[in-house]
Amino acid sequence: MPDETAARTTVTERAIEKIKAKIASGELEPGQRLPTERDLAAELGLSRSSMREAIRALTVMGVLEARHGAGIYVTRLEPGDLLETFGVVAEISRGSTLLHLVQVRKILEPAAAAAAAARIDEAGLARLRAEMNAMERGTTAEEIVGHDLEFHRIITEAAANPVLAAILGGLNSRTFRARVWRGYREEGVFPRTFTEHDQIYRALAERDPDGARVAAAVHIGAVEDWARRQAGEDPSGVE
Amino acid sequence: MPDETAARTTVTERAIEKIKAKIASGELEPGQRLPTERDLAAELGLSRSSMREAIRALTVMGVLEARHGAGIYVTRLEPGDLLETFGVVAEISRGSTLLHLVQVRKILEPAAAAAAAARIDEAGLARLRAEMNAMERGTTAEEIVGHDLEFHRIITEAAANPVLAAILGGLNSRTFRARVWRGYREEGVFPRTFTEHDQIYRALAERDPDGARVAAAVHIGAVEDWARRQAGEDPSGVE
DNA sequence: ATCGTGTACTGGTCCGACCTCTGAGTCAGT
DNA sequence: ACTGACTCAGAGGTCGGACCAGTACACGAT
Repeated sequence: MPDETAARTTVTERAIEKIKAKIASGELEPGQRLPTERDLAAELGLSRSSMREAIRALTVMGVLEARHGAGIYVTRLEPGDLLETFGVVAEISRGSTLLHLVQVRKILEPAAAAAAAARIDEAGLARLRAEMNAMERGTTAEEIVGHDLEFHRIITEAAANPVLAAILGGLNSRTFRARVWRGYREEGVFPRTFTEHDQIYRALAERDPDGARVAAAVHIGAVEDWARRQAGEDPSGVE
Repeated sequence: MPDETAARTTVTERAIEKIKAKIASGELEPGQRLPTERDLAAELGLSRSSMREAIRALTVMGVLEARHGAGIYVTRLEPGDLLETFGVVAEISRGSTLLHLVQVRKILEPAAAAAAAARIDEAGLARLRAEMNAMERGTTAEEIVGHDLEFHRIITEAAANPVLAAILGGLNSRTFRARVWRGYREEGVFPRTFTEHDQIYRALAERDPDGARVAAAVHIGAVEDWARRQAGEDPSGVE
């Protein structure tokens, strides 16, 4: 029984781990170019087909980037690149998981707003005002949602934490898209949303972290209620 | 120029989107079995090689599961499955991103502790005590870290939010593993950690959400200081 | 009815061919 | 000497087929 060290995994999985290890150890640095698929396959001792699967896996993870005709490169490895798949989770999830996603957002968004209150500059505040105005003047649901998303994106950006921004970006796209599906104008959601945005903005303008935290929590709380209704029943009994 | 609708993407990427769409729309449900690779390739009009790359991508995302000889299945689509890649982000990240990861954990862990305080039962508290004792008696760094991880895992589990648990799970593995590398016993980290765990436990036992929140924040704050030193310099200037 | 066993089928791996795209070097024209 | 279009080697992208390695079910011996 030769070479029992090789765990009971596929050659592709082993290749993925090896490349990841090279990046984690610093042997491969952000932006660096890798050998060609053919050379990598030879180096790791597998076929080009299997090597391509490994590369594809690392590509969707946001670790590698393949440029047709040019070569394979390590991405910048910034949170925005690596957490792109987080949006997929939000897109596919439904039922009680949808509620859990919103609950996580209810934790993160107030914290982001509080951090933003201490950091946002006049230019950022001006952009927030512009989005609020554009949102109020918007006609189609898609347009309104777009400005809504941008409003929150500016705040998370001002929080100066790319990881936080990437996670919230993933959570928001799904939440707001779902809102579109159910019809944005139901139950007078829009006017209330505008009021809530205004309250968040005022707290940010006054450099009031706690005020921003509370305002954001109220805002997400409304979405949470909706998600709770979506989930159907008692959200306590999970799993 | 026929069929200009096909965006400038690879056939594999299109296949990934199609499968994802089938799942998002409910056409494919959790646990369901998919057609064979060969049938899928024929159905979507591409070669088996490219189809396999698409399946591999969805596999690493935790959406699909391939069983050798048995077929391809949709996973349960639970947060734990889908957010497995989150740990990869933590493993690969370094420098300022490491600090940002800890800062996100500093937001989520106190919230999880507060939620756990309202929900944890006597059995859960007993398990926490067991982990604390085992950790105190531990000898090797790996052993101690293992019980440390389990301590936090029990709390996040008690918070009854799988999404929250999955994210914190990813954040923790990297943080604590890094601690091992740098030597666990430096600067008397271990005794202080034990004290902090004890404070968290007391708050949970007393069903005191705010107390648990504060105790957890203090605990992570210590880790944050370490990460800040790792990052080297002023964490304000990001991106 | 039970237990092996065989066999059809599935994913895993490999190979080799060809296509399309990129990028750098070439070379004619200015 | 400079600029530009052109050429072409090499990169990733796609394909088809062959074979290996597991699984699961049906079949036949007990």
